[in-house]
Amino acid sequence: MKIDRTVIKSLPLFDRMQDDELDRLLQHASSRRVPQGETVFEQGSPALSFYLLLHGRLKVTQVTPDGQQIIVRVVHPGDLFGFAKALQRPDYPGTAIAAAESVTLGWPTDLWPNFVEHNPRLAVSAMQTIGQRLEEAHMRIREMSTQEVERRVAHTILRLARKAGRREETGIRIDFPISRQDIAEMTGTTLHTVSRILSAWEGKGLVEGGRQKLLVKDAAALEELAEAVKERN
Amino acid sequence: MKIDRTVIKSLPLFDRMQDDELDRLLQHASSRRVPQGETVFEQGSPALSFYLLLHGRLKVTQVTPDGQQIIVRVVHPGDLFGFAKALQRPDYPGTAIAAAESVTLGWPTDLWPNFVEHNPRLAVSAMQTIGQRLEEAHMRIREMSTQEVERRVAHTILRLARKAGRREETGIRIDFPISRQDIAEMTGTTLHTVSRILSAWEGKGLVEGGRQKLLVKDAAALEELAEAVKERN
DNA sequence: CGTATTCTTGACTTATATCAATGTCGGTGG
DNA sequence: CCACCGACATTGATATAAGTCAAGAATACG
Repeated sequence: MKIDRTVIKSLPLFDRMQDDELDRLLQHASSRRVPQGETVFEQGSPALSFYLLLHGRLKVTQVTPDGQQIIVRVVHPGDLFGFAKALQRPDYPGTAIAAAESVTLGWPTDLWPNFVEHNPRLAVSAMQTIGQRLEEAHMRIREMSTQEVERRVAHTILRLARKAGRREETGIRIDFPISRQDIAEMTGTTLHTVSRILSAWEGKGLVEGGRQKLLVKDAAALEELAEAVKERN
Repeated sequence: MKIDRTVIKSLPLFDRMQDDELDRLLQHASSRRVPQGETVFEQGSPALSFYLLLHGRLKVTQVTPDGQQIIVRVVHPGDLFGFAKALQRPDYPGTAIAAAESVTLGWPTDLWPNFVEHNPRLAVSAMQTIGQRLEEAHMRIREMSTQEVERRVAHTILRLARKAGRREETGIRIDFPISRQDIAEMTGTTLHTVSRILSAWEGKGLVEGGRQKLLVKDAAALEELAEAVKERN
């Protein structure tokens, strides 16, 4: 697939890169359109490539030995993903599935050392990404250890609004299809509980739901819910 | 403090390193004895050094904004820790506190680039460590999302036995002082629940408790508990 | 020894899962 | 084009795991 240079140059990761440098980089890359519901790679398969998300939205999931699924993270445009090999893993630890129609850019894994050597900014950025990833994981562990479901859902939705929100007249729209089940898998609860919580919020005018849709109408109030120190009343 | 070469050479990380190379490395390192209960560094303070644990056992904790504490991980001898700067963080994300009397080896953070450049094995090892760290975090998220407390505690204790176990006549001793509260903070529960679970296990002869003590008497049975697919009976 | 941690155990409460039924949306094919 | 089907969502009733509250016992320590 033909690679669109302008899209790439708009990403913070590449905006200050020379044209010839960029060309060298893209030379070995291949672009791919991933329709909604299809996977980029699957848990356990050999890590042959690492990727950059150009467009769309991916969910990275893991399945536990006994068949339960969780969503490890959401990949947003501009994010590097699938660089298992950089962490000395031979295979992908999770499955990357397109939540919305997406476009990825992929490089063969063996190019990674080369990649970072010639592009120190990328090396730094990759490290940063991994560091953030680790922090996010710890944040989630903290939340799951100490907060009740409602607060966790509030946090999760606020993070989504920040990373995948699009302003609309009446609020912030989560800009890709997301189900109650998805939110449950991100917060460690069941779709039933998520549904109840969202219904309650909708009653109070904080959000507006819909089939695979979510609109945050009152982020400030959600923020408050998320931070609220538990108090008896 | 004088640095003991033989201890360092016994670590897998350094065992194949040349003597002169090792000398160069140790030249800038400083060793420190950390009495039980004291900290190596604290959450939020500037990341001036990165460390290697030579001896003892550390707990890395984080405190949430509202004052709850969790144990992020346990540092075992031979582990690198506190390399926040490598992940482009200016400060330590957690507090490292000695669970038992410990000895650390520390280098100034600015030496990190140098460190990895001259020691590719270390660079690889560091990457591996971070990758493992991330995986462990995801494993914990998976566990907290999908498993009941008893199974999580079983998993946690088995991992401790693996990483910090010492064979004894009657079982595997967790080789550093660990309280019920600690286990609770590692599994995302309360010390009460941990206490009840351990009492129950003690009744069945699986473990033997004690003040800040833990002996695993029947690892196989614990394993079974940990893996057990939930079934109604 | 007495004082302070750490641990245990019981009684009670509650958040959240589970079970079950029904409703609603949106795409597909007749 | 509309009816139907499957996926997604809602909502009530009930169960239960685990938290909270409370008291006391055991152990270590100065």
